[in-house]
Amino acid sequence: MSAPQPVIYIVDDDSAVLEALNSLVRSIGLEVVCFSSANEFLANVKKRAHGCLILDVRMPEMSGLDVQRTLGEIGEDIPIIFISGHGDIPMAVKAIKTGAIDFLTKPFREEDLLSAIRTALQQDHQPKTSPDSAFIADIKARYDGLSKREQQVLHFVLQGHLNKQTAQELGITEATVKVHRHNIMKKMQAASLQELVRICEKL
Amino acid sequence: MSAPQPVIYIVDDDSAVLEALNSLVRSIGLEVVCFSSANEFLANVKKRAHGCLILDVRMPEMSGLDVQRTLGEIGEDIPIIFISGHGDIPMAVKAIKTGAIDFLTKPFREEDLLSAIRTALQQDHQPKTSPDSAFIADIKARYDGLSKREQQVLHFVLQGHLNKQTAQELGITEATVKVHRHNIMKKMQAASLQELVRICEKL
DNA sequence: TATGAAAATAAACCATGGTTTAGTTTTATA
DNA sequence: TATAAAACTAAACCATGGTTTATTTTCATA
Repeated sequence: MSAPQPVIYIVDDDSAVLEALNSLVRSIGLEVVCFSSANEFLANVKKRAHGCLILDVRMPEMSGLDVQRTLGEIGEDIPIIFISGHGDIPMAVKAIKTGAIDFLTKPFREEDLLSAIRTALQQDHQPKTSPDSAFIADIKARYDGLSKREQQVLHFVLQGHLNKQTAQELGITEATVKVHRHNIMKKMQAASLQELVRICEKL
Repeated sequence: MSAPQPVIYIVDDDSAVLEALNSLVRSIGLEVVCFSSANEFLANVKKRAHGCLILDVRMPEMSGLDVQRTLGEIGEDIPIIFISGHGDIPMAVKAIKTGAIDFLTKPFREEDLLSAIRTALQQDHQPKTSPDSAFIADIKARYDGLSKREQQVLHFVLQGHLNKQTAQELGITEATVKVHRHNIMKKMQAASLQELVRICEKL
């Protein structure tokens, strides 16, 4: 299977600038999709490809920073490169602190934009490093499926207590602890004590 | 034992500004140490207290960004708040991307500076959350202290294999595996199998 | 209240792991 | 090469954990 072709999304209300950026990015062989308004882009972002977003700061209706905030709210963490004609320092600081890749002021050197794009594309490769949340939720569900007594026993087991000790501390016999432990293994879907420890480390 | 009192270091070549910042920060009850040049500060940074640095961007000899770079090179990660009278956007972007807490332009609202200081002090508390590197190195040293055979056995143990299985796969008797396992526990300084698994998770 | 399901308890028996002791092989070094 | 230290191997014995079966208790609900 081949690597997905990255797409550079460009949003600017000035059609001349839009076309210029389009040409520049295409000239280095990257696929480009243009939008002349923020809303137009936001309506399509859900089905976006791997890539990054080049965003004008000052636009009617919705500013670039607004777009950035909106994307954050819907959990869309596409890397953003801001382009600004009239931006000020607080604006740039805010954009970067919020996670933008770069904040370029017009006129900028072509090399600066291309460098920012390279950085952005690298960053958008990362998300695959933490696909855990669903898995974690599953583990928690298993834990919640344990009875109170089983949860207590599990805590002692994880701390390395012997069944004998656990029994004494809970005021029950060792035999009972063994059964609880057996049920814990089944409910937590652990094939070995080693696996049980690793599973529970994620809680 | 009491929490260490944070110290706000201020570096600005303009004595009027320096004094004004000094008064402002002291007014909220924080300890301040002033420097009128970058070199003066750098000469004393090694023995710094918990706190943060308020740094003028434009100074003779060495700019604020130069100071930031120098601090990075010597591994000193004190949080930095930049104050700028004549800064431009690329400068601010670079400062923030390099890790500065904020980049304020004169004149700024007092509240903005105080807010930045709060953030900075919080960040300088953090280093204690990942004191791991030394610990990790220690773990690795323990692992390296295992003999080849012991490392092999350990891998099987971590995978949850029974001693019986491990013995067969290594072509030795179960009794021998048990002894290796015993030595592994000693060398890895694990009091229980549970602890062993957790220790090795960090490798 | 009657009742069935789930939880908690326990004992007997079996399997597995841990500890001790000891012999052999390998490796580094005087 | 001779020698000591470390690694590897093994067996016997003991302790611990796991599995099965069964009884009692708790709890929701018909």
